[in-house]
Formats: sequence, C-alpha cells, structure tokens
Amino acid sequence: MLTDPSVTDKRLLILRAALRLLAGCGFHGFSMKQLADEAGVAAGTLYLYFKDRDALIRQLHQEIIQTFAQHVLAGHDPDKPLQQQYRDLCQNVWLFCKTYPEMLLSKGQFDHLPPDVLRDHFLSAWQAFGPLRVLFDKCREQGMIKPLPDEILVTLGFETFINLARKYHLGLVSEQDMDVNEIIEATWHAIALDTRNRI
Amino acid sequence: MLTDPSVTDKRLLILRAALRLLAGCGFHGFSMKQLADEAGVAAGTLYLYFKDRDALIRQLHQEIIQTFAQHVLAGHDPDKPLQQQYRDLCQNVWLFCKTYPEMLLSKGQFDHLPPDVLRDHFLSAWQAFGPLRVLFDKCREQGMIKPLPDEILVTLGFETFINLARKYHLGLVSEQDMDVNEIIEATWHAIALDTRNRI
Amino acid sequence: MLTDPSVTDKRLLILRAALRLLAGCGFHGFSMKQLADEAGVAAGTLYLYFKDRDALIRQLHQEIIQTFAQHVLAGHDPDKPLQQQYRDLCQNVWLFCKTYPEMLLSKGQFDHLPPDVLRDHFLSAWQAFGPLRVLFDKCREQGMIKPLPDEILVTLGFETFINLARKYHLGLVSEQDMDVNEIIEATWHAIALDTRNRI
Amino acid sequence: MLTDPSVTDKRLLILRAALRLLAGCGFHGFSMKQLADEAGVAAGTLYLYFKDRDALIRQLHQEIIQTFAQHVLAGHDPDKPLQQQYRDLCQNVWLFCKTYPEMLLSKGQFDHLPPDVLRDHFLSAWQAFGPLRVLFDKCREQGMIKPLPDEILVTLGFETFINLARKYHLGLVSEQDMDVNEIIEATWHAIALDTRNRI
DNA sequence: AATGAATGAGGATTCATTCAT
DNA sequence: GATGAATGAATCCTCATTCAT
Repeated sequence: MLTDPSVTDKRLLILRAALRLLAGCGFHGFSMKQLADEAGVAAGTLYLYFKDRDALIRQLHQEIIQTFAQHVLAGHDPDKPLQQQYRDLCQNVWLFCKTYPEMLLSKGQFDHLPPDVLRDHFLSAWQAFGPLRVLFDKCREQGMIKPLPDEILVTLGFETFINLARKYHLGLVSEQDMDVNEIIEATWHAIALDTRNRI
Repeated sequence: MLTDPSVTDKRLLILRAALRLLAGCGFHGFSMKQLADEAGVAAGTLYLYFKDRDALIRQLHQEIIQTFAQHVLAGHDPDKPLQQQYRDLCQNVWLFCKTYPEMLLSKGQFDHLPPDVLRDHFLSAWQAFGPLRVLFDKCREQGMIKPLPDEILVTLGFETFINLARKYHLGLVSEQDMDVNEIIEATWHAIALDTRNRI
Repeated sequence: MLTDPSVTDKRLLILRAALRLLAGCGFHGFSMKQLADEAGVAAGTLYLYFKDRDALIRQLHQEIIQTFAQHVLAGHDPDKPLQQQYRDLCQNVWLFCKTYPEMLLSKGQFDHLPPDVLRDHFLSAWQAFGPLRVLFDKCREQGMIKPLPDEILVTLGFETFINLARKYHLGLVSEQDMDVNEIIEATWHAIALDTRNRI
Repeated sequence: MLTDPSVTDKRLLILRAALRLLAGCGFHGFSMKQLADEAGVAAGTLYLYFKDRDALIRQLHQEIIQTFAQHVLAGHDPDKPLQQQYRDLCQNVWLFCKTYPEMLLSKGQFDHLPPDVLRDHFLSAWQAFGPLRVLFDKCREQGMIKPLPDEILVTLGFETFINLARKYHLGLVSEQDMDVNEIIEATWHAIALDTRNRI
C-alpha cells in the first residue's frame, strides 16, 4: 500500500515517488526523468512497470483511492452503535487527510482523467466502501438519518473533512480553531433526521 | 466578467477560451497554440495581453474567484431575515456551479500555484465576500449558529454545494435525487446552534 | 553623419539607435521592436525608412565606414611632411576608436554579411580613403617605407590602433600603460624602410 | 582538440559543427536545429552535452582559445635564440589562422559575451601563453625590445598576422602579395628596441 | 531485469513584418 | 507620414519513449 514504507516492491516505489512529485509540483513539471530520479531508478526502468505515463497516472489514482479506503475503514466495527461507527469513520478520514497531505493535493490533478476512467475508478472505490453503504442503509432504515442518496450523505459528512484538511494544510485554519469532535457532531446534524431539527 | 458573453474585450475572450480548455483537458494538454485557436487569435497575440503562461493562469484564477463572488452575492439583501440570506447564498452557489461547470472543473487545477499566490488570491476573494462575513457575525451574535470560525462554516455550508455540483456534472447524482432546499436545510442543521440539536 | 547629434533626420536617428543597441547587445537580442523604442518611433515606422532588417544593417555598416573615414581624414593636410601626415592619421584613428567605442564593438558583428556586400562596402570605403593611398604612394616612391601593398601597410599601421582601442575598452590596457606617440613610432618602424633596420 | 579530426567524442563533434556554422553564418542564422543537423545528431542531444545555447557558445569560445594557444606554442623551444623564438611564434600564428579560417571568422562573434565571461576566458588564455610572457620578459631584460606592456607587444606583433589572415581569407590580399618572413621582420621592427631606429 | 544515451515531436515564446486606422 | 495591434513562422528547449548494451 502507498502508505506502507516497508514494502519495497519497485512498482510501489515508483508510485510513491510519483505521489511525492504530484503533490509537490502538480502534473506539469513532473517529468518521467524526474520521477525516475526521485524513485532512484533509470528512466527506462519505469517502462518495465508501466506501459506509459498515462497508465502510471491511472494506476496511481487507483492506488490512492484504495489506500484511502483502507485507512478510512481501518478498525471499522459493524457491531458498534451506528452513530459511533459514523464518528470513527469521520475520525479516520480526518486523520488520513491530515497525515498524508500529498494524497489530498494530488486529488484535483485527477479531475481530468478521461470520464470513463474516472467512472471506473469511482465504482471500484465504491466497492471498497461497501461497509459504508451498509452503515448508511441501516441508519436510514432506523430513521436516524435523512432519506438522502449515499452520494449526498458522503458529501455532507465525510467530504467536509477532506475540505477542512485542505484548508488546514494551506494554513487557512489551525488545529486550535477546530475541535474535530465538534465538527463531527455538526456533520451529524446535517445528515441526522431529527424531527426537532425542522425549522 | 467571465460569464458575460457580451463583453468582447480581447483579454477576456482569451481568458474565457482558457477556461473552456482548462475545464476540458486540465493544465496538461492545453497548449498556448490550442488556446490561441480556441480564442480565435494568433499565438503571438496571447503575449500582447499576458506576459507568459503563468501570468495568464494567475489572472484566470483571480477572474474566476471574482466572478464566483459576484454571482454568489448577486441579489444579496442584508435586510432580509438572516436565515433567508443564508438560503439565498446557498441557492446562488448551487446555481452558479450548476450553470458554469467549467469553473468548477478548473478549480483543482490551481492547487499548485505557488502558495503565496494562492494566499493573495484567497485574501482578495475573502474581501469580495465581505457581506458573508457580516452575515456570519450577526448569526453568531444572535446565537443562531455554532461558534465556529468563518472558514469552517464555509466548508460546512457552501462548499457542500460545490462538491455536489461536481458530482452532479459527473453524473454521480441526478437532479431528481436531490431537493436543493432540503440540502440547504441539512447544511443549516450543520451550522445552526440549536440546544435541542445536542445529542 | 552618425556622430553628429545635431542631425535629426529620422533615418539617422534610427541608425544611431541601432548602433547603440548593436554595441550594447550584439546582433542577437536587438529586435526591431527594441530598436523602435530606442529610436522613439513606432515599429511600423522603421519600415518607412528601411526595406527590412537586412537593409538596415547594411546601411548601418556603410554609415559606420563613412563616418570612420571622415573622422580619420579630418584635418588631413597633404602638404605637411609625409611622416607627419602618417602621425596625424594614426592620432585620428586612435581618437575616433577611443571616443566611439560602439563603432568598434559593432565591427565584428558585420563579419558575416554576405561576402559580396562586404566587398562593396570595403571598396567604397577604400574610395573614401583616397588621400591615404596617395600618401602611401608618395612614401613608397621616396623609399621611406617598405614596398608592401597598401592593405598590409594599413594592417601594420592603423589597425594596430583599432586593436589597442578594443583592449582599452575591455580594460586590458589602461591609458597610463601607453604613450600613443610611442606606439605611433613603433608602427612607423614596422612600415619604414630603413636600411639600418635590417637585422 | 578542435583541430584533431580523429577525436570522436560527441561533445567535440558538436563544438566543431558549431564552429563551422559560426564561421559560415555568424551567431544569427545558426539555430540549434541547424547545429544538430550539421553535427549529425538530434536536436535534443545537444542538451545532453550543453546546458543551453549560451553554455555551448561559452565552451566553444574557450575551446577555440585553448586550441589557438596550443597551435601557436607548438614546437616552442625556449633554448633557441630569442628572436628566433619570436619568428617561430609568428609563423605559427600565421599558419594557424591561414589553416583554420573558421576560428578567425568566429572571433568577432564573441565580443558580446558578458564582460565577466570574456575576462575569465582571456585570463585562462593568458595562462596558456605563459611561455610567451617569459619570452617577452627576457627580451625586455636584454634590452632587445621596447619597454611596452605585454598586451601592446602582442598587438604590434602577433595580432598583425590575425588581421592579415582575415584579409587573406576575404581575398583582399593574396599570398603572392606577401612574404611572411618580411612581415615578421616588419613586426619585429615595431617592437624591437634599436637605438638606430630612433627617427 | 536494468540502464541511460539518443531521439524528435511538441511546447512556450519571440520577433520581423504587415496593415487598418 | 505614423502608428501599434495582430500575425505566424521560427526559435530554444523539454520530455515521453525507445533500444542497444
């Protein structure tokens, strides 16, 4: 996995180097030669592991998504109270984004992959997030949360932490400014179905 | 302004062409030659209006921010009820993002501008959003919303609509799936300070 | 003439500006736009006075040669003693090269004009130097100088001062280092026919 | 060395090609593409050996200076009579300039290198000409030549042959016109200190 | 498997020249 | 005559990719 430094598989070494460069300089200004240097291999070696630049970018994208999913779902326990599960997931999202800013920074870089490729990646990601769908289903069944599609719940809930992490790394908010638990509660209010919430 | 097609100032024509390309293919694969073609001018002409590629990108970024601010604050009336003001702003954010997807898609492309440039742009944007800060201040004074920094309120509130618009344009959510007013309420729940909200 | 600042003929203004630029940055890095700015006219105006860049360069070359000839022959008096005439000419060469370094610096820049053009220019220059040929002829007739072709006498005599002026402007020799009269004598030794000179 | 055709080091191949082009067309009109073609390599290859065009020009300049020095000092024997040493050096200068006209023609092209670069190159050249300084010192000590600085002696002596070679290659003087030994004597008269020389 | 020199198409940028005003 | 915005060919340079070793 991208975040596991003990793995020395050369393919992963290259992807990790690509991630560092992507975060550092974006797509432009990251050349295959630079990547080779950063990864500590020769230029030609890259092509033993990846058909071409595009293939490398796509695989990196997928790898990031998988890594993200694994970190977010780490320690997930479907037997805990539902709201606790939600809190744990939020914590994980926040922790991951805070710890690995390069994944965040490179996110926008992928927005222009061909749409069909993007779709494929999202679908496989969604599969990795199966437990999340289960959680949302249960919450909806029990009338705990609003009857909104998963995608929208994700935006109201988890994506908030991604956005905050970006601001955090840009220095627009400091950790003193925010009590993560407080914000988790806030996002819960957004998705929770509480008759008393009605205005 | 970027969204006003009646303006024929050549500088703006070029920026608009750049926006279309940026949305269509991202930074890479958008060459100055392509831009010239898209804008209907010769390659050399670009350099009469912009010192170089970087200057063009930076000016585009600022133009987008300004345009965004103007659309969001359009029709803003500080004399309306506070919550209504919030609703209006949310509506505007959603409408703008839905109507001009290219602004959205190009957003991630700017993440790698030099940090100091990014900071400058954000600050000038924040100035344009003065009425928003006033609104938040009033709401906080009256105990209507949680005592969170503006930046976080923005994320919990408005950025939700930006994220949703992206998904909308990617086809991940359809307009049938979502009742915008419902989502506006949801984000209000996120930021609102309601003692009954306490869990 | 290039060195006469009272002439305000626009053609000459342009040529003088070209000379300044040529001396300052060589052929490369001197653009028609720069020239227009330096001359204080619009780019298009250059083409009212010169067919194209090449024509301008050629005319500049000729102008420099003519100016050089006029300065060198200034005050020439064919009735003075022959050796004194030689001394005067040397003095003039030195003075001119010292006073107008830009003419010197631009000299090497013309070495790559098409050979036929160069030839034409040299021939017309040689015509302007008629009095010099007369002087050499008289000296040779009287057995004062070696029976060498004019071209070689010029090299042994006058070109010495051109070379020294270049070194002077590069700071490789200072004026303290050199007594011009002494050097004039030295060059005279080079061309003089003195039986006692024989080794 | 630039004049040794047996060396096939690619860097030298490129420099030699650059020299041919420089002599043929001067700085302008010699493009990196042309150079690549002339050298028989791809355009990109140039940049494997030289950082950019400027670096190439600078290195060419130094290479020319070094080559010139080596040829001029070839066969130099400090044990010969001093005047004979001088004659040998003059012969070498003449021979070199006659044989490799491209080095001559490119000379003026370097006049616009940045002054500090020019200075560096001249200093390193001067080091290579150590034996020449020794010769001048000895001659001055023995009262054989005028008490002039080395730089001026060089101009009066050796540079004469450079200038003549230029005229020779331009067809302004033919070899029939000139007896090199005669001219060597003439330059010796210029620098020699002979009381009988006094006029 | 690994290398890295070589390639050459493609990018950003410049600049001589034109032409409508 | 004079302007200077517009042009687009040509320039320098980069970089993804290949291939002989």
